[in-house]
Amino acid sequence: MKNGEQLKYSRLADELKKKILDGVYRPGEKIPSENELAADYQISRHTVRKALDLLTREGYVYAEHGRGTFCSELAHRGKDSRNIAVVMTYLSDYIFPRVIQGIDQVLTENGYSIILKNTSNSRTVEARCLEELLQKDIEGLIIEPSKSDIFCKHGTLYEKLDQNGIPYVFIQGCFAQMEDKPQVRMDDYMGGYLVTRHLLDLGHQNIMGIFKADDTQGRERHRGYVAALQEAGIFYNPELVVWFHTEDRASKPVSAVREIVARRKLADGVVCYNDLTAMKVIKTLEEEGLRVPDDISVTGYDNSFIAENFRIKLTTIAHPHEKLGETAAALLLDLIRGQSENAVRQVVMEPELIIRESTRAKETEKKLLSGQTDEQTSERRYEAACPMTGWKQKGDLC
Amino acid sequence: MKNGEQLKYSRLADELKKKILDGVYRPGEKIPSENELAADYQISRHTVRKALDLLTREGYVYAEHGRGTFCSELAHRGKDSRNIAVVMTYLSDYIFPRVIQGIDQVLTENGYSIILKNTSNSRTVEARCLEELLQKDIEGLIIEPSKSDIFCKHGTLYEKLDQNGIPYVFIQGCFAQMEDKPQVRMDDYMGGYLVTRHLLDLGHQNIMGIFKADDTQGRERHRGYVAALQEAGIFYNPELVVWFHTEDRASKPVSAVREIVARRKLADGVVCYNDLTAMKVIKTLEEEGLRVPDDISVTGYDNSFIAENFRIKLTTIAHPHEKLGETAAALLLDLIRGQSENAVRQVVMEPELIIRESTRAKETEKKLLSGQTDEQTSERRYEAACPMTGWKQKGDLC
DNA sequence: TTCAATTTGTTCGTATGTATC
DNA sequence: GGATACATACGAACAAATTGA
Repeated sequence: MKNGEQLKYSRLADELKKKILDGVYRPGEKIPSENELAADYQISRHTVRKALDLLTREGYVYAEHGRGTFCSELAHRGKDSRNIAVVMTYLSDYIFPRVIQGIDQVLTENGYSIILKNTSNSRTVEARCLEELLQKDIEGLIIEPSKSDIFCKHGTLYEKLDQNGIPYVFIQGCFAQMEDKPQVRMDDYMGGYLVTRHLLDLGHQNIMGIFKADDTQGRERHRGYVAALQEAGIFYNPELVVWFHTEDRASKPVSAVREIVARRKLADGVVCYNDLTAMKVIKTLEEEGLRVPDDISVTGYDNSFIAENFRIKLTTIAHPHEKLGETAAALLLDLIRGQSENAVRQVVMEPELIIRESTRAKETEKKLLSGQTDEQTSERRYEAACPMTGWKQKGDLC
Repeated sequence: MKNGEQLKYSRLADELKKKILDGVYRPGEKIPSENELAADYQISRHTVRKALDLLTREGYVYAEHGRGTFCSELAHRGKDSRNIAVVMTYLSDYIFPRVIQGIDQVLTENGYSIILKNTSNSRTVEARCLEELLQKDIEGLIIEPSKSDIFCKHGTLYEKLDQNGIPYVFIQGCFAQMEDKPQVRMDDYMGGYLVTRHLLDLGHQNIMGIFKADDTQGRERHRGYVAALQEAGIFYNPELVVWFHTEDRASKPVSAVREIVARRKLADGVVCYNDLTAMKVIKTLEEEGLRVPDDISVTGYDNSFIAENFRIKLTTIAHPHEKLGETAAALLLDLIRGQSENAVRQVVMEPELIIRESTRAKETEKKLLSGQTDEQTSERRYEAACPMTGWKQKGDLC
């Protein structure tokens, strides 16, 4: 080329792109016709077409036969993959399938598809997933952070998402330094309060707490546990509180329960991190010769399949399951469509106490509670409220 | 266009594409130069270039300045999206999460991602999914057909997949007219045989069968049930066989059991389509005053969470769960990499009988079976074999 | 190393078809 | 119907890269 710098068509393409990005041509507006551009830039119409071809493929403009060439809407610019990435800690365990189900339902209704990733709750894998997804054509991201209580080292990856204009929504929990980002989660503080308060109301005084140390949920549920004890004027006994991690989640709760039973600690109730933990705890207690709920009450959390179908049906906290996924998907769609300027960006879902068979009033209290038989099989639900936060009450408990 | 059919450049593009797919031009081979093509097809070089531009963008060819235009390697052809579509009937129910987990594990290891779709077991939704996926950039497809026993009307969609060179693998079942396509499934015939044979070995003679009518699994399990009865020389009693459909899956098994109990039919065993059905059947039987397994034995199928954790642990058939997904994913990767010419294209996984608490020998038989206590809680596993197919035997049953 | 032939890449000019207003 | 604008097509020329004599 005589022109030392650049080819004519790509020079034109660059100039037009710049004008579009600078707002000289507004989205939806008609840009000059091929012949006009050819005259303006003193090049052939064929060359103009080649430049416009580039811009069309890159999504900056679109042509309509007989009408003209138009500047694309911001939304269409670049991506129209209609793919949303969903990054979860686990796929098959427990409650996640139903959350994914909820996400899928809303996204499918809106013509989007899910690209599914799982991190096995590993920070390293999560980073690798995000890098991989940045290479792909995604319009948004729903992510359940792994080990959400540990400091997030890969904030740069989220910055890249921001730079690329890819909105994201956290579910379940979120990194401390991302607290202002869009997210959907349960009020785990309230949930922890509710189960503990329930045990207190049944007359229990020495309540064990078993929590997961490396995520927000565990910390929040523990806070609720503490608040309920404080409210009841009961001394917080660190010896009755067990913290476990992802790595020792299989062994720690079991060994801790055994130890406490062996030491003849006077526990008459156990608040568990979730239903899975509760099931393990109950099995362990029974192996140690204790009966649930006769000798000791145990609560779960999440109202998972286990809670309803385990031999001893679990008193637990209802997890929104599908609803959580649906809400997160709807929020993300709002963000994608740019309707989030003044809309809600954070949703906290209210927990609900479900009373089943794993908890029972202490013998000394039974006389006081009238009208309740031990043989109740039908479950009872309460949306109770914590007086400390001033929520309105539903149900007759609390 | 005067030419009623097609534009010249897209006609040339199609012809070249066909020659490439037919192997006239081998991967890496040089195709005729632009001038040669222009002369051959009696069109201008410009038009040839437009056609080649299309093929380049679709990944069929690549040009090298001064050297020529070359046929792409198979691997590079078209896609490098690294996306695999996974179409399931249900996402959150039952065993599917674990199958997806297995698929995800293998695909992630190989740098692929899952695009997840669910059909709610509806044929219409399945067609819509496939159309949507054809628009996207997918390198392969794993699909669990919905209502697999009903004739497949949308074979054209699968033809399109073939045309685009997108390989697909069926899991669980497959349409009758697609029997020669790559697939991974359980030997449901053998599974049905094993549970029925188990009940017969326990001394049961009047065995109900409850099967799903609108999928391959149900039909095959029924065939196994029939084979076991025949082998034992027992008359096939149609009154003891119940067929239900997706639509009435919640009500039909329950009402059928009630009816049979009400008519005082002499059933002493029930072969159920799956664990979920078995759980419902057991609950219904107990409501009707029968004890399981004392009065009547019930078998499940799939070895799902229910089987292990229901109040009465279910005798069932082990479902490969993750393994099924892993196998399907591995097969699909082979197909994508073109290593399937002489490799296995169909995998049938062997079922395994797991004996738990929902089946027990009839009183009259108990004396004959020595060394077995009624109180056994530890489960026993058998890979039994059907003499009719000549499989080798494992375990001590059969 | 040079040079000519081949091949793709860029650009211009022109003509015609067809959709929109 | 006429003007405008994009879509298809042909012909020609030159530039730049590669290859092999």
